[in-house]
Amino acid sequence: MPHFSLARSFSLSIHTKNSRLFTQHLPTTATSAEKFYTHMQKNPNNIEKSLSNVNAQLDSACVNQVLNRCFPSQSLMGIRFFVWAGLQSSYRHSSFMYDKACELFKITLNPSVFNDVIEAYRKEGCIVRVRTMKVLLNLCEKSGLADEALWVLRRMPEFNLRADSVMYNVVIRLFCDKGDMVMADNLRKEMGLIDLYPNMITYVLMIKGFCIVGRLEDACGLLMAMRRLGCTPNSVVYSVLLDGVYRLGSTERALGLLDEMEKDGGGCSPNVVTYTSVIQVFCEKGMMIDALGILDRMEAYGCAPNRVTVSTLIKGFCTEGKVEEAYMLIDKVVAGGCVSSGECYSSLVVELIRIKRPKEAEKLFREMLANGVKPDGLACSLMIKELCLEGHALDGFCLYEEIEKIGGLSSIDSDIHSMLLVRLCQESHSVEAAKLARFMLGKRIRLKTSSFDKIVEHLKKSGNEDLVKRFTRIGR
DNA sequence: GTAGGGTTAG
Repeated sequence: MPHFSLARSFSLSIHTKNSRLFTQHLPTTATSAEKFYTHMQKNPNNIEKSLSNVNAQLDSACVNQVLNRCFPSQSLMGIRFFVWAGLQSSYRHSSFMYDKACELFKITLNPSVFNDVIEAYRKEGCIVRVRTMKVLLNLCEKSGLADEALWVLRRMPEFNLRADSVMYNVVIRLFCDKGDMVMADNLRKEMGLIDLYPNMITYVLMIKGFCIVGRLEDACGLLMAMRRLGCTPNSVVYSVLLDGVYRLGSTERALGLLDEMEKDGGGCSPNVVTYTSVIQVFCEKGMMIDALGILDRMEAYGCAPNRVTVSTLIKGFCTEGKVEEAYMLIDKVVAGGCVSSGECYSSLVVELIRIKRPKEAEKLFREMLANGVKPDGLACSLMIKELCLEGHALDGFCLYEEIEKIGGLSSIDSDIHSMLLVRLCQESHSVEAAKLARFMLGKRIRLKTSSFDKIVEHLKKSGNEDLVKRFTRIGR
């Protein structure tokens, strides 16, 4: 039957792909993933009940492999495995794994999976714990599904489970992000009714949400309400409110709030984030004098600016085309000793590229290298990328070698390496391409999948078959 | 839970 053979060859191709990965890089996890998968195939009913009897090591590579085996024909089983894995004491899903699961099973496009999973638990009489629901809720959160998250919360009583405030906060955050402050506020009120008091995190989320939708009075009202309820607002709460008040255009009121915070001197004194967000608002409005005023003000208050503060100001000056003033600012800040010249000039390089002044960026970048000032990873990456895009891959490679000399290569990722290598190939700089390829192999930096074929073709043509073999060996 | 330069990997 054509249909059958198609399905078979499809599942076979997934199998082969994974097996290749296993044998090349992850020989031990391959066995684990195989064990879990085979076990689920043999025990399709209430898989959770016996999965813990499988004698296999659980880690992220293994979970990833099992998910890939289950996709696409056994997605429900895959998600159930994912949830089960998240409950094991020996293992915890990283945020990356949640992303992986959401992406693989296309949860945003199939939000009904939550219903399917919970229905399956109910029908098969599975043991469902609060943690089970938390894993499902985290999947909703990663996929940005507010309604489904609320739905998961609502199904808990059926299993005699009670949500905690962390779970409520997850759902509240989703509704705040959606701009549905009516639902968010209802949930906050509901917490109080079931003896789950909203905490500092709840208030931060709510106040931020109210500010974003322009409901300033409600945001301020919450500040009063939390005080009344004995939850004393801290610097974070104040900073969020201050930022919102500012963004909504009430400059005077915002500065009044900042005054209040400074005078309080207690748990809600302004910190570097508070001041930086005020500076950011001034910068966005092109009010650079006022932004600098806040910098002086924070220093007078004894709060040291950091990398973010300075890069915000540099960005502001560059956007206004006032590059000279950015240099003056850097001189001042570096003399103050809180932020290194490497960090400051790196920010300037990044901003010069952003405002399309790549020549100045390159000049500054070269000066940094000549003076032993180490550019950060972003500055290096963007500088090399910019040169590649301009068709100056050879210059990019020279810079690359300079960066290596001062030990700054560790923060350049494989994408930039692949891009530089592709461009060197395209511009026919075979000697440099081979040199970069050898360097990458030495550091076990893989080629990006999308550039693999192009690079391999060029390396073959230029007589570097040995390099091709080595790249093939370390995989894509 | 607040500012946050670009993308991606586990």
